[in-house]
Amino acid sequence: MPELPEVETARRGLAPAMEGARFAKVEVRHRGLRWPIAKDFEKRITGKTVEGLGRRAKYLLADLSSGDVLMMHLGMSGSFRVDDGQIAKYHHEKSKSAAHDHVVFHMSNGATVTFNDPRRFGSMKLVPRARLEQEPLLRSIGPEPLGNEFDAAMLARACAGKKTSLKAALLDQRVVAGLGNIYVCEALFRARLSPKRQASTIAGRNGKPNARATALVEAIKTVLHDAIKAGGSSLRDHRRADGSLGDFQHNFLVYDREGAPCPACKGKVKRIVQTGRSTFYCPSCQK
DNA sequence: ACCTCGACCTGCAAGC
DNA sequence: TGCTTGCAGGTCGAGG
Repeated sequence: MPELPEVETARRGLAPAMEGARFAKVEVRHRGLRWPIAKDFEKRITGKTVEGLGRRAKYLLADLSSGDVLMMHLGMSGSFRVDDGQIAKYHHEKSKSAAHDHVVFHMSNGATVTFNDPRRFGSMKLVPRARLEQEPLLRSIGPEPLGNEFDAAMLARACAGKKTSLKAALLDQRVVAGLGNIYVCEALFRARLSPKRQASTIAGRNGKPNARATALVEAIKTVLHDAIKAGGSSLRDHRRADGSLGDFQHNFLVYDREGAPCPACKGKVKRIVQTGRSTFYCPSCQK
């Protein structure tokens, strides 16, 4: 479950199980995530209390009583599952993916939080809170798209002078945080902008925002809000932390809809490849 | 400094 | 029924 709406949905699902609770026991069954989980990981968090669970871009950030922040990224295929102890057995029997349960947090309140990630592109890392500002993984990440400070002027400034496509620019986490392949495609369609357009064309001379930048910011905020409200998107068998499915995949207008009629003009949705990744768009609506 | 591309992994669906 | 191929919600780091 990896773009901003899915990570935010995960955060909201995990918060009741983790906030205010201690790590009673921590099991690391596979250390080989994107980066190896440090040897002292279990020792450093066992017995510590989760004071708060936040999110920055696609990272979950758990504030611990030790002064560390636990940074967690879901990669392409990561997900969290919360079992309250009563239904744990039921879930275990239903789930054939237990083979990829790499990290299990047994919380002091009886909840079990399991990180599952078949492809292991996800990551977990401890960083002292005081050093979070300098953390290389977070340092160059751009503005939160749902924050008040993210507006057309900011997006235009970030895109000014960029020779790349608008699609590639929006996927760049330094330009804006949290967007991925789905929501970039969906936002561009809603803003009626071509993914192939040069990124700099949403800024006027001297980096001032134009109408395209305004429409794009509006589209990004709307699609992310709507997706969060729907509990994110569930592709394949992905689930929310409580086991339920997200719903936003039913609201895709272009993503994964190659050949389907464009919801606006009834032309055909096209699939192209940009910087190695699929882009879905309507060539007649999006200019 | 910018940009593209390969690499990291597993699983699944489509094609032969 | 297999086997092969291509594709998948990310992003770091090497190389042009």
